[in-house]
Formats: sequence, C-alpha cells, structure tokens
Amino acid sequence: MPELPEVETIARSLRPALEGITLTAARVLWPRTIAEPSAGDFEALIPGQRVEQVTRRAKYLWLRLSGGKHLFVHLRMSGDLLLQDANYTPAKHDRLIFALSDGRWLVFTDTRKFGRVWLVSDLQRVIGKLGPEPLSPSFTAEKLYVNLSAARRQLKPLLLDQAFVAGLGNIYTDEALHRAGLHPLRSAATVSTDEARRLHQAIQSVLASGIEQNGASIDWVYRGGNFQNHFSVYGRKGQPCPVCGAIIQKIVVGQRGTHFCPRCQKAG
DNA sequence: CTAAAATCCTGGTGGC
DNA sequence: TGCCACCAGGATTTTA
Repeated sequence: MPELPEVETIARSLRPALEGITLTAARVLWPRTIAEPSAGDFEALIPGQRVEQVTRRAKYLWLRLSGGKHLFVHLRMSGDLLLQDANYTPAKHDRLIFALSDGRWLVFTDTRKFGRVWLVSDLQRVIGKLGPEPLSPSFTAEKLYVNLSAARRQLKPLLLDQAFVAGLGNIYTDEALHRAGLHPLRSAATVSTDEARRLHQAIQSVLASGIEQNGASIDWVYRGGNFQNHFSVYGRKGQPCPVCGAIIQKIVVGQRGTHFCPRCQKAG
C-alpha cells in the first residue's frame, strides 16, 4: 500500500538515474494500466521523450517530460516502479516497460493490476482535484481546523479523502490519529482548535518518520523501508498500545480496517 | 451533502 | 495436504 512516504522514497531512488535520460520505447503489457491516452497512443508518444524531472504529488509519481507532457504513475495497492539493468526480461506481473537511452529498463510491475499511468499535457486532469500536500507550508493547523469544522464526516474517511488532504492512506491515517489521540469515528466538526493542532502535528510527524525510514515494507511492495517496525496501531490488533498498554482494537470504517487504542483515542 | 456499497484484481490466509 | 471462501485496500462509480 504505497502511501506518501513510500512514493517519496521511490521518487528519490529513481531521480538520479532517470533525470536526463531519454525514453526510447514503451511497451504496454496490460492495456488497462494506461488510464490516458489509449495504450497504442501511449506507445507511440513515448519514444524520444526526455525525463526532465522526477518528483511526486501526493501518491502520484510525476515525471516531467520534454515536450511539455507529464507522466504520472499511481501505484495503488501493489504497484512498483523499478529500474532494471540491460539483462532484464519481463516477469509475470510486469505491466508496462520503458526502454531507456542508457540500455536499462524502467518497469512498472503490479500484481493486482490496480495501478494506473497517465501521459497528459494538462497536469490538472490528473492532480487537479487533490487537497493540500501535508508536508508543505500551505498545509497549516489553522486551515486544517477550518476545514475540519466544515466537514460533516468521521475523521477516518475524511483523512483518507485525497481532496481533503492528499497522500494519507490506511496505514498513516491510523498512525496519525493515534499520535493525535483522536478516535477514528470522531465527527470532524467536533474537533477543537487544540485537537486540530495535534492532528496537524501528528500527520506531519508520522509522514516525516515514514520518509525517514524509507517507507514501510508491506506485502508485495518492498523498498527496503523500515517504518513497519515503528507502527503503534496498524496491524497490531490484540497487542498492547506502546503508549498506555491498552489492547489495540480493530474495527471497519468505510470499508477499511481501522486500528486504534481505546484508551488513548477517545470517541468524545 | 454524506455515506454505504460495489467495482476492479491477485495472492495469502484461515477454516475445515 | 487440499480446497475454497474470504480478506486486504486506493480510488472511482453507483446507489441510497
């Protein structure tokens, strides 16, 4: 489940190798991977495009290409973007392959086929509806409080909504709510200014910790990250809360497994 | 508006 | 050991 810290880790790892390289060919192995344009147009448009910049917006990997086009990759559940050497041969779950001008390969592999790739001129088509970057200066405790006050939703689904704040997934949302001492079912509008400040700090610190640990290594996606060893609640049902020792509970909220400490996180 | 459910997918898991 | 129902979840779409 690559979330913001995992995507940031991938962007950082690919940046030195990809910036300045030219994509000489693209081969689509699973057509639905390409959200826009068609798979055929995608293959036709890629050759000759130089990678100007490798960055990230929320959970989207973002390659700025020569000619003004933007290549976005969303890894969703099980996607990964890997650099392969010249000896590479396609593997079972590889969905999209780029040939690089240095003889290497850039491979999008995705066991569960949820990942999507866009090649667009207008970047707003892909990332236009996203909420604020949680680690940017424009994401402030004050604005978070105002937006929480206006929302008529529970905290968990609200924080997972990429239009509210962009980059949190199931893991980091549970961890952030725990750090903030807020119950996942809590109505957003009832959050006080002080609690909003705590939530803001919790979101930023948990994401920063995740990045510092090179993300979390879960299931199919392994990037050498270590944050999975620092979870307080996620995947720890039945185990003691590292803060107070109470037993971590797991419930379902908005179709998502949701972990919390019943003592630290009051529903109030 | 909010929310709940269905959808897309595969592989791992738990129960028997 | 084998089989199978079920679960995991990001985002979108549909339904209420």
